[in-house]
Amino acid sequence: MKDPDVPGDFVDSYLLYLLAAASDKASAEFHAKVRQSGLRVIEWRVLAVLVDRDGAMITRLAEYAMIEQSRLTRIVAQMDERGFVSRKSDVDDGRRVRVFLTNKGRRTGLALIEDAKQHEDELLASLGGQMAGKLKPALRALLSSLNERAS
Amino acid sequence: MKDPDVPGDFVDSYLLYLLAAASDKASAEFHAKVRQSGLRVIEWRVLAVLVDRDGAMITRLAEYAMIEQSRLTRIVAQMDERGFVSRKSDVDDGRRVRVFLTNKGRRTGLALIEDAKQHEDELLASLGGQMAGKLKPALRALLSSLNERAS
DNA sequence: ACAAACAATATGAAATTTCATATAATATTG
DNA sequence: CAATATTATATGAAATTTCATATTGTTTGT
Repeated sequence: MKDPDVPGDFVDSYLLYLLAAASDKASAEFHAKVRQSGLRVIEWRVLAVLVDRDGAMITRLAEYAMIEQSRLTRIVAQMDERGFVSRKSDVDDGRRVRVFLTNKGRRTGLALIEDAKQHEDELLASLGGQMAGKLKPALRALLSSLNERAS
Repeated sequence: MKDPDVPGDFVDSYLLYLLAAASDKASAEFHAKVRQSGLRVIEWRVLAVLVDRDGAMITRLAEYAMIEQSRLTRIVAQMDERGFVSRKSDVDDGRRVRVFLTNKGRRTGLALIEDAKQHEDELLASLGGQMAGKLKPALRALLSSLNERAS
């Protein structure tokens, strides 16, 4: 005679759920700040990646930012219209479209990166030094293990 | 004179990016399996949560599964039409809609949970015991730290 | 140099998501 | 107990996303 109101325990201990929940909830705080600055979260992702890799082609940008290609094409088009980025077709390979930050885009991106760093510092501080030191290494290890598996 | 082709290093060391990337990439493998079974990823999430918390009301389900309420309402409606769940309004509070797994829904959910567990075992195995042991505790610590902050 | 294969991006159309708000039921207050 | 506030869910309409595929440019093989 089992009690249907006592929750089971699969989800709460499932790695992929913990990862999704951690990502969602940790990001939620900062994403509020992103929206306040007039950007959608997905656009912040694009800006952040571009600050690191200005002039990347659409396909690479899509990989780095984990955005499906045709979706990114439309997002970049909008960001272009709003003056955050500009697009130039590659001189050596006319199929490629390279995406560059405008001054406005770079300013916006750099400012948000500063906020992001500060937010991260706060997060890690409230997490406490012990765990804070282990989190990134664990995530990096997971990512590189996933890369191994993929290849 | 800086070289614009050398990527910067913000994103690659940014905690929220590592979390998103880890979640995305770790999930990608399993999500392929979910789609093969004829479900969307978001529907698998609903099923998995329901296996643990059958009969939850829409709002709670939305919280647990991290899905916006009006979106979940429509997803549940579809899953009802396809015979995975049924909806009953709560006897004590007519505003509430409680969502229950059908037999088909439970069968599907339980089968996928088995697959998910196996996949997780593989993931952790290829990650290696050292890191594998640290990952979940680190994520749990982050989640509970985030809950503290929120309250 | 030509044809076939491939690669990068764009686009149409259907489906889904989002946001604000309507609707309905319950709880609270005076 | 009536009036008001609050809570839970649903829904319209606009915006975004998805999926398949078209388009355009490049590479490869002969």
